Amino acid sequence: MQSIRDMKSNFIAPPSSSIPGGPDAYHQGNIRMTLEDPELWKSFHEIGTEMIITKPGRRMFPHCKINLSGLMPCSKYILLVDMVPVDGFRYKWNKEKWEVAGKAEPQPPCRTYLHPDSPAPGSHWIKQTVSFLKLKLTNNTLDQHGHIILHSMHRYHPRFHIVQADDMYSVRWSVFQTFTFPETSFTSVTAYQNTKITKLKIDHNPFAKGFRDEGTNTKRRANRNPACPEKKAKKIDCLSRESDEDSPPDIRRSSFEGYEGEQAELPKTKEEEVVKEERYSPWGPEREHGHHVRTDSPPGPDAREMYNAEQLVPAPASYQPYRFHEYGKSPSPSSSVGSSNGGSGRASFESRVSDVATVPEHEASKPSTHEIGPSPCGPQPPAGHHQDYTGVLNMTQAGKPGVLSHHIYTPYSAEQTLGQWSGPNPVQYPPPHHLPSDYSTPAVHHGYHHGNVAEWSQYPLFSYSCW
DNA sequence: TCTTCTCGCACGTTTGAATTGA
DNA sequence: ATCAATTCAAACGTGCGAGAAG
Repeated sequence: MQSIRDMKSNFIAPPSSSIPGGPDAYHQGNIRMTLEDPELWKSFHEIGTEMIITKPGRRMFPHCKINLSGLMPCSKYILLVDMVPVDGFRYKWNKEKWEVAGKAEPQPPCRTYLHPDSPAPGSHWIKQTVSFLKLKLTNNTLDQHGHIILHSMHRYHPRFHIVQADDMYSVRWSVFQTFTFPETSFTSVTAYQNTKITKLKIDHNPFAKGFRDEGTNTKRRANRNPACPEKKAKKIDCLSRESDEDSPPDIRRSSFEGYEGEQAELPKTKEEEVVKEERYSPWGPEREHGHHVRTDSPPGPDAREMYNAEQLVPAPASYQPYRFHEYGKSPSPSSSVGSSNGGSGRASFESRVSDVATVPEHEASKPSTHEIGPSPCGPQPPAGHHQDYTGVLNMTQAGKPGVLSHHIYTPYSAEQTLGQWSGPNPVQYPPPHHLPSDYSTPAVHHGYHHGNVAEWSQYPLFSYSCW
C-alpha cells in the first residue's frame, strides 16, 4: 500500500498554483513510503477504525508501521507523525452507525510525534520497518507527557513526515515530504462504539488476548458479572456472530450497511485505494457534506490538489498561552471550524499550535541506536547522539522536567527556547489574529530566505502540521 | 433519558533485574 | 571472573463494565 505523498519545504510555502513542479522538483522525490500491515488496517478501516483515547494516553492499535525506501543512506532524516482532522465534524454513534453530531470542536494543541530514532541515516530507516508503537493518543488537553491530543468523537488520520535533516536544528531549513495512508484514518473515542471494532482489536492485539473467546476470559467474565450473565452471553454471542472468522467481505458488507450515506461501489484496485480511499471507506457522509467538508483524503485529482494546497498553508505563529486560551475559553472567530471550512475547505489552523511529542522512553531507541552506530556512511555521531534530541525535545516528559533544554534553539535565536512548544512566550509568538488572513499569498512567506532567523523563530518548527 | 467519559478491575504481554549455570 | 541463559516480578497495555457527568 503506498501512501499519498506530498512534498514541500518546511519553510517554502508557495501558493498551490506553484506546485506543479511537485515532488519532481526535488532530488528526494523518489522517497517511497509504504504502510506495514495494510490488510489489517484495511480490515479496520472498512468497519470504521476507532482509536481509544484516554487521559493518561493510549497507544494506537493497529499502530503505525511504515517501510521506507529511496532515502539516501548517508543522509540523516527525521521522521514525524501528526494527526490531522479528516473533516470538520463531530460524530456520534447512533444505532450501529456513525452520524454527524455537529461541528468539530476547536482543535486541541497540535503535537507532532517525533520518532525516537530521529535523526538517523537513511540506511537506518530503510533497513527495517519503522514503528510508531509508542505513540499515544490522549484527550487531555493539558497533557504533559507529549502525547498527541485529540478530541473524542472526531475523525483523524495520521500524517507521516520525513525530513532530511542532520539534526533538529536544521529541520526548518529542510525539505520534507508528507505521506498519508487513507486506511489509517480513525475515529477517536473514549470507549469503543462499534462492537466489530472491539472484536477486531481483541482478535489482533496481543494485549487483549485475555478477552478472546477461546481464552480463559470466559471464567473471568463469568466472575465479573454474575448478576446478568444473559447480557454478557448476548454480547459474546453477538460478537461471535459478527466475526466467526476473519472474513473481510462479511465485515465490509455489514460495516457499510452500518454507515450513514454509505457508498455502494467499492474500488478494488490498489491505485484507487490510494487516490480515492473514501470510496471504500465506510465514511460515506463526507461525500454528502462534501460541499463544506474538508477532507485530507482526496477522492480525486481535484481533491488532491486541495490537499496539497492545504499542505502549503504557512503556519500561524505558535505560542502556548494562546493555545489554552483559545481552546479552552474563546476560540478566535477565525479559528472556528465553520469559517475555516467554508469555501476553502481548509480546517481551522489558527487555533492549532504545533508541538513536538516524543516518547518518554528513550530506551525504546537504544537497540536501534546501536544498530545505527557504525555506518558505512562515514563518521557518525556517538551512540545515543540522536537520543539527545529526543530528550531535549521531550520537554513535556513527566517527572523529567530537567530534560527541558534551552540550547536546542540557540541556532535560531539567542533568546529562543523550547518555550515555543512548551512554555509561554507571547513576545515571540504573537496571537493568531496578528497573522495575515490570506496565507496563500506569497507575501506572508517572509521566511523564505534564511536570512532572518528571528523572524523564523516566530513560526512553529513544523509549520505544516497544524491548521 | 441518553450519550459520553472516567475509573478500577482482571488478564496478558513486555521488560529488565536477579539468579543460575557453564 | 565473565558471559549467556533462565526465572521472576513489576510495569505496562488491553477491553470490560459500572457509575458519574453533562
